[in-house]
Amino acid sequence: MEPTVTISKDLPLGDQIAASLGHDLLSGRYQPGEVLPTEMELVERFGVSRASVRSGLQTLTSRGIVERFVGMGTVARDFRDWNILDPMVTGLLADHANPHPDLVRSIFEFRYSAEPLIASLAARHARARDLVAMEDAVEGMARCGAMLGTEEADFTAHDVSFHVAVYRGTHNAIWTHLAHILRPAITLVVRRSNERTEELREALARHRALMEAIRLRDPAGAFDAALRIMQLTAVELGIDPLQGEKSDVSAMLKASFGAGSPEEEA
Amino acid sequence: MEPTVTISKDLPLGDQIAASLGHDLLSGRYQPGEVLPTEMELVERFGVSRASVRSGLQTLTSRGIVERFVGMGTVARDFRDWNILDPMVTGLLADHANPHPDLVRSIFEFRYSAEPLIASLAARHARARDLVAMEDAVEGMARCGAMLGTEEADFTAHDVSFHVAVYRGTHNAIWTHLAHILRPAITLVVRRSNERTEELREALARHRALMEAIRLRDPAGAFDAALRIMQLTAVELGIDPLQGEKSDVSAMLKASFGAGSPEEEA
DNA sequence: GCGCTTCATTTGTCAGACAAGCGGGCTATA
DNA sequence: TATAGCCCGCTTGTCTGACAAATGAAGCGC
Repeated sequence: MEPTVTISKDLPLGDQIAASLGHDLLSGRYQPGEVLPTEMELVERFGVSRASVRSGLQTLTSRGIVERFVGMGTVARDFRDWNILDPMVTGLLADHANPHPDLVRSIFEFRYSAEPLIASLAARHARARDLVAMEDAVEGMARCGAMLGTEEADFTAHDVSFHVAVYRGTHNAIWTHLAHILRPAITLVVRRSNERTEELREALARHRALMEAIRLRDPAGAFDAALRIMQLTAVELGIDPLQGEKSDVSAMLKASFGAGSPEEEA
Repeated sequence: MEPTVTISKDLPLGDQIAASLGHDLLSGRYQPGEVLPTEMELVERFGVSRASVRSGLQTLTSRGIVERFVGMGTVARDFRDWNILDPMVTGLLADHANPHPDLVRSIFEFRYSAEPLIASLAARHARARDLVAMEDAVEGMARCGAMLGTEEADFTAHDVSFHVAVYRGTHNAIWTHLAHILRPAITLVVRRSNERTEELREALARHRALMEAIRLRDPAGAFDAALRIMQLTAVELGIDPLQGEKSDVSAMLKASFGAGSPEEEA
């Protein structure tokens, strides 16, 4: 019996098998709690050895996607148990054609609540190199926006790079790793919000404003600018922002984080 | 040649090998960039088969701890590349006797900046079950505190459970998974801050205050209470809180998130 | 000195086998 | 007939041996 699933030759076999099975799980081919095919059945399906199949299954196990029991087989775990903060998992979700709407909303709500805070932290701790990364990203967005928008994917890539640069600007290991982990997830949200070209100029302007606030070491202004970006994203996604968040938040950081102006340091 | 490292029999061999090598890496036995022993050398050291050794090395690879190249061997990656937001990695760090001070500080700074925000989100979205979890944790802390503090580890466990319950109270998938991922890391910080029994009563009181604010759906009060907890932790850790954060933050959330009192909903 | 070949080394993959644990069916017995 | 115990197949965990592919260093001729 020949393999019924095509497998490339130059990529690690275990990773391809993990990706294929992960896609099947997202598509509903196997329901949570259901028993997946045995190792030997997968050996026949993919036409590889049992060692490679086990490698792929170990990858899925370490991500909390499946659970394995001696004598019982491999069972699919509930989506809530998936290690959603793993780049491979978020990449899987980003590649999938129909990501769960709940997931997109969860990611957006997290970013909506966290990124203003992250921006204010970046305004306090960002160094020159971080500003370079942000500037490169914004210029890339501008270039793609000027090219009549045929390269929408490139605009998204620069958009994501900008947000990652802000995360890194906090100079905190946790926030920085979170950016690395969330990169595919952020791409998922940004891509869906950059489908209309009318708002691209507005998005570009708001990103510039955030960069400028970070450059001027203005935490309150950065908080406000990041919130405006997320509000624009909310409109493009068709999501209501959390209620009660409309009023001016710029005053809040001025009160809590001290004066955001540069002369604070003097 | 007999194995030179003792390996238990009832736990997965790959996990034990990964833990042992991870400990060696943390201890400085192998420096970042250095080439680790070959698979066959590890087979002799641990007295297991090459399949088990490869399983352990794949675990380390998937966590960004090592990198493997055909023909070159296995090289230790820089600590910055470690997937620090993985429970196995944070558990490794928590078990290690001398965790890097930079790491403890990074985790604390993250919590100091994020947990007030998380607390305010929990005040908006927590449901009755989340309050039950918090109440159980606080009562557990009180029980252990009353027992003349012989069971310090239990107090820490309840303390960690409380913070995890707050994360879960946001009812957001990202924050919730972050709690699961950070649990060992939070334990690392909490354990070091609960070494003196004098402040335990004060810590208990501040945790009660946070729980009460969440119960009353008071985001601003929750933000403030969480900040007070982290400030107490800072004192116990001997870390200066971030400068410029001393003034009243309670007003800030009132301005940004709307009135925190329950009648807002009406 | 420089480029090429050759070879040992190391990881990736394959194949076959046995051990350990689980569940279902069978049988003997009360 | 109901139930306890045993047997057997199935599945994953581990072991053993082998070959393929890629890398780096040594040796070689020019």
